[in-house]
Amino acid sequence: MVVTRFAPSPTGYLHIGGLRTALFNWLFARKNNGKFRLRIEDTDLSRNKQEAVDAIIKAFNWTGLNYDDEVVFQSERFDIYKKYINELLKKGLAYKCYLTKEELEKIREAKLKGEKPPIDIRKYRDFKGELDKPYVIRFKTPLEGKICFEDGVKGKQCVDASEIEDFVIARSDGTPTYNFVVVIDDKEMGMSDIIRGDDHLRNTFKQLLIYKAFGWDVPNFYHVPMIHNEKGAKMSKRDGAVDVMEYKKEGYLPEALLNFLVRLGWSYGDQEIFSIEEMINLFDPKDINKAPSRFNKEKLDWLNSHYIKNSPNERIERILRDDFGVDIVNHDKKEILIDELKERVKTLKEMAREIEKILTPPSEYNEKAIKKFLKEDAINNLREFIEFLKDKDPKLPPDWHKVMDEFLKQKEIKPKFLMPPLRIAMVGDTKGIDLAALLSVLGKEEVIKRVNTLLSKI
RNA sequence: GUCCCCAUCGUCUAGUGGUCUAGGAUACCGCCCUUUCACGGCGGCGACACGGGUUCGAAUCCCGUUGGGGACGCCA
Repeated sequence: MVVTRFAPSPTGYLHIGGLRTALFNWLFARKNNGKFRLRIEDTDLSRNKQEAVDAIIKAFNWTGLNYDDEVVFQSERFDIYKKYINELLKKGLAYKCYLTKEELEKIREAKLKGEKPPIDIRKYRDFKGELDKPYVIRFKTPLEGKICFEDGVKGKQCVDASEIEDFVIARSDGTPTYNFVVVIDDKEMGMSDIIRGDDHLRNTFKQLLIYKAFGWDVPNFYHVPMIHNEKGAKMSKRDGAVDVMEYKKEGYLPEALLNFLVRLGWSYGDQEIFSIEEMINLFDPKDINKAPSRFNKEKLDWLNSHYIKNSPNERIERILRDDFGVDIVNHDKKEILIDELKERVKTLKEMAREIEKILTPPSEYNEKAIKKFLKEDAINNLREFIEFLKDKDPKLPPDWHKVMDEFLKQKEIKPKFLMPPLRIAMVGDTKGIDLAALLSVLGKEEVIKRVNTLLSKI
């Protein structure tokens, strides 16, 4: 059976890059009727795990990704890890290392500078005695030879064993470290395929050695290139929204975000739009690209507008109310309003703003527009138009069209002497949804009121 | 610095030796539609990083250069 997982460290929110990784794993599991599991990598113990899990689950719920079985917390499995560590110790595959933090710091600094470390990190590898000092447990890595594995994305990957130094598997406080517990958990949770960011490529060699030490079969690995920011570097908080839930706040539809993310590093011919079902059917980790990709907001916007256009109005209405505090559930012309707006906005946040602009009488008028369109005759036209309206009763957009046409015909004037001024009276500017729709949404009384307001101000 | 990964329009990508005067999408520009702004339709701009090979033939294979990215923790 195919079993995949998403294994974030608890940072307090779901990162946009993490969502793509989760999506890939989820798609692959669903495609193969397998399992997709969630594991929280909280061996560090320093952060609030519950808050982090809540954040991830909230984001999962929003995007529709669901995980199978219970969530696994590494912080609750220390006894299990200890057992395995002791096993390695007993077999002589791991050892106690008494190097101090200061000594280690010197080694690290030297490595980062490209210099040869002043102290051998394997100093205690063959030390037989016991010291009354704090120690960490290191894994004995082979001194020579090659370590290789077949990566599902990048092909065969090898490294000289000499480059993988004896790494820490248990800290001085006894807690186990990432590269060790990952292997134990992936094994115990029955992982068949591991799709993760290629920042883990290096770690894979260490993990391979642990698998070997226990004589376990190795799962398939797929290292997917990172998503970069628009400048081509690693995404960070400075680049704007890295928290998935920010996209909800900005008025993006989850399916738009997923569609956008699935196309970052993966493609299926020329196809751009993928329903969730299509993604599940068509996704194959073997098709993942080798090159990193950049986050491209314009494309996301385009996808979002596509999905907004194709969303039922009730859904949009609900999001507008729940996420943006714009409640038009009981507005009698809400269908017209949403139908008009969904064709033109890129986000639901934008739609909410537009609705407020329409429903709230203008507090100010665009001066340029007034200068251009509100000449003497136009003002008269407005005055006469509301007079003309008195014994009419237009309701729907076509009614309003008819009324305006009649007026224009009767007065023998061109549309531009009535329509732009009318629009300015309604919303203060010359841009916006179809005028007849706008008038219909506002209703006759409000239309007259707004015209009068404008007339009184000039 | 060392090791590793990567390299097609601004961006996301198609492309696996000949069908490529390199296709799609987005962005941008123009035209049409239209009372306006959008939407939509049509058209345009725009790329195989560079240099060597291999081959009858290279975007596709090999080598190097350059450029970008990642890793180098008692973080994950």
